Amino acid sequence: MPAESRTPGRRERNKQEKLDRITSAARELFSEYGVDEVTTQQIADKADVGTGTLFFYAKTKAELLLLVHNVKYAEAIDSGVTAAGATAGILDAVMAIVQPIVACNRVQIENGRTYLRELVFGDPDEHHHKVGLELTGRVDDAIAAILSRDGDRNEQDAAQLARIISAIMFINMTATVFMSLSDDSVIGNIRDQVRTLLGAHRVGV
Amino acid sequence: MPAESRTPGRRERNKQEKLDRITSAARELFSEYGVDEVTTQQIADKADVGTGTLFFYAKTKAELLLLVHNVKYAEAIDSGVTAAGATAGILDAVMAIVQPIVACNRVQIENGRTYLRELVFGDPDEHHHKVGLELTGRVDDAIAAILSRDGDRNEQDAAQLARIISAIMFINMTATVFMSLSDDSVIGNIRDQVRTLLGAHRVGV
DNA sequence: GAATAATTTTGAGCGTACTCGGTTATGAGT
DNA sequence: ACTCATAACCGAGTACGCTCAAAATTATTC
Repeated sequence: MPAESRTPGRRERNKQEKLDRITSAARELFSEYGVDEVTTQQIADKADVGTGTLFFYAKTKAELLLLVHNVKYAEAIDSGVTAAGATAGILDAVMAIVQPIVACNRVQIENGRTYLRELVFGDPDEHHHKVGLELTGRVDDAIAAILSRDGDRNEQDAAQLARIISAIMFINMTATVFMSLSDDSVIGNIRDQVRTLLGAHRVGV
Repeated sequence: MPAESRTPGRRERNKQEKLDRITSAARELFSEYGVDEVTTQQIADKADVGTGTLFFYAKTKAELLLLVHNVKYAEAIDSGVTAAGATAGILDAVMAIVQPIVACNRVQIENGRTYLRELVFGDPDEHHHKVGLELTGRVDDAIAAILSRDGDRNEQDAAQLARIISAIMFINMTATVFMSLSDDSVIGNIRDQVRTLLGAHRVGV
């Protein structure tokens, strides 16, 4: 059958299809019940595979969350980068990046916190973990680019300030103290801290 | 027996003695093998109590680590605060606080990381968790006090900058990327970031 | 197309943190 | 002294993430 030249074989297709089922099952269960309330057994059942198969596709439950959440996170970053490009002020542009990320991570607070926890404390050798770290790298780069709009600032400082802003975001999205706050309050807190960081207070504002 | 007026009863004493045994057992096992390599059963055995009893005194394994590590952390903070008091420059004084904390948390890197993880993601209603959060509060206050030495800086900014410095410390002590670094490298990284932070809006350095 | 190799699938089983119902020790009331 | 309520203690049992050795499926070779 040379007509179907680009069929990568049944095995490959089955594998992809199975991964899709697992991904969907995990996404739906996680977003409906929260990662802690879902067992790997439930995911396996919903995906209609054995538990062994589940862990053949994702080495840990955490990897499953990363796999699912990375997609949403990437979308949030893209929309933020786009918005930042159309924003004049440096602080406002930074916040244009921050805002969708915070929103994304707080759609389901428990999942968002767990995602960030795994990103920092999980095994960096796992595939989806690496992908997640690349995403945070993109955020750092995007923020550094914005800060570099200020001609007085050298690139090295911009990169370092970007990392600091990421740290500020992380703490404000994870610390239990902030769990009961509204999204707007969290964003407000981050904005205040970034403003202080950038030294806006000296000029006036 | 009115002579021993302040004896709080056998029950109280037994309880205290048992808690001591548990604390010692946990401390020794954790520091020798690392928190992940020690089972709660081993701790119970070494303390010579049943597992049920163990969890009567500490609600989770994480609480056990907090219980043990809070003591060391408190010592590190005290020594840092003392050293900072005798240090002239603001950056140097801040680093005098940072240095012993980093050292303490990296005596056994796995335990230090887990400690910080639980501090951020654990149940804030548990007793030892609260104690731990108070300690980080003390660090923030101490740093804020140092920053306030600069007469130009108002207290609100000092407090906020202190929180940012804590965030910088946290990331540098927890992120997997930094696990393979030496203590000095980590401290150097933190110093660079704090310098950038404090100098972000200034012209020179 | 048979034989062989490679990959994928599976669920019973394991280790471990933690629970729970029953038991025992302690001290207050009389 | 005796009773009784309460606090402390215990370990068998549970839940759940994850492993592993064997089985099933797919690819490859001759």
